[in-house]
Amino acid sequence: MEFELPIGVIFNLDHTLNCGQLFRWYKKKGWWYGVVEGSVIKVKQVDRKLTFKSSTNIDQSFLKNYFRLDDNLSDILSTINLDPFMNKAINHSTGLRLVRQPVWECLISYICSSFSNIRTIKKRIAKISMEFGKRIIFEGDEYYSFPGPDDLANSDIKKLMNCSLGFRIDSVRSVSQKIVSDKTFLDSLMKMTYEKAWDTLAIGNESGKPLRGVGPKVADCFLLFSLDKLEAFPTDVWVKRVVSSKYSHLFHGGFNRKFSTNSGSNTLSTIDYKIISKTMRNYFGEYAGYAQEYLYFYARDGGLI
DNA sequence: ACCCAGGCGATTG
DNA sequence: CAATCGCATGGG
Repeated sequence: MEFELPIGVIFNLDHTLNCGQLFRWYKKKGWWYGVVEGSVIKVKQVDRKLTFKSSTNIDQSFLKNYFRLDDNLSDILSTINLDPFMNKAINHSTGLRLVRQPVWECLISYICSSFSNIRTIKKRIAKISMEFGKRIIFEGDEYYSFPGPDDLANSDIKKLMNCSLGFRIDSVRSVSQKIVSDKTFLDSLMKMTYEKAWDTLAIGNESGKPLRGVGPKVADCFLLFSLDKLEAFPTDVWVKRVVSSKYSHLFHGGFNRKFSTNSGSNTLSTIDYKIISKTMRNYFGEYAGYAQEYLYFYARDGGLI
């Protein structure tokens, strides 16, 4: 099946799937292959035409929702294009869109992402899917869906230990059990404001403790990538580098000194994380999350050199 | 061998 | 509050 992008809708599939927000897509012979909500999907873009096929007959509205084609990207880019560096980041990967990721999978994926790198994270997610997901045959090849919360909550610990989770294993189990026992938790997050949802996840509130393995950064990724909180500005080591080298003028001198000397793999304290995140949200506005994603991708592709 | 990667949690002062 | 540290894993 195929569809044309309407005139004026900018979208670049390669940039979108390459930028590091997703862990389940790979490219082979011009086609992108991924597993989304139990469907194997292959998709490619030629100019304005998107061609796709899936193991379950998904329709184009599914992809339009997944790839956030409902976002007015031109408008968004014009609101965040506020300085020369951001302009370069945009030109480096115009057409990059955030993806509306499945909620549960996104949460576990980013718990698995901490203190790691994309290549390793992808392997971890693939192993979890292979151990606990459903096998799907598509065009003669084997794929595995991402397992549900109950598949992981009371899973065989030995099988979980095959997934190279390392110290993240307790978090994955604990969060799975939490989601199984509190069916309304994820829905309730979706209805909260960004700040409330962030606090609930990373800090905890009157009605519960925060989720194990979910801190300031993982919470922001989760909120941005699957709960439609486009103002979230996840700050990892790369984004921190961008901020300290290109946006230090937005901060007080004292704070600047702290977070630039606090270099390397050192962790930001929660309070420092909040200062950075709030400052960048104030600067870029309601679409700070888009700004973050362009900056992140550009920095990783050598934009800071 | 050493350093780094889409950080978090626990412990101390 | 703040500053440290350990945490598993895999690749360069």
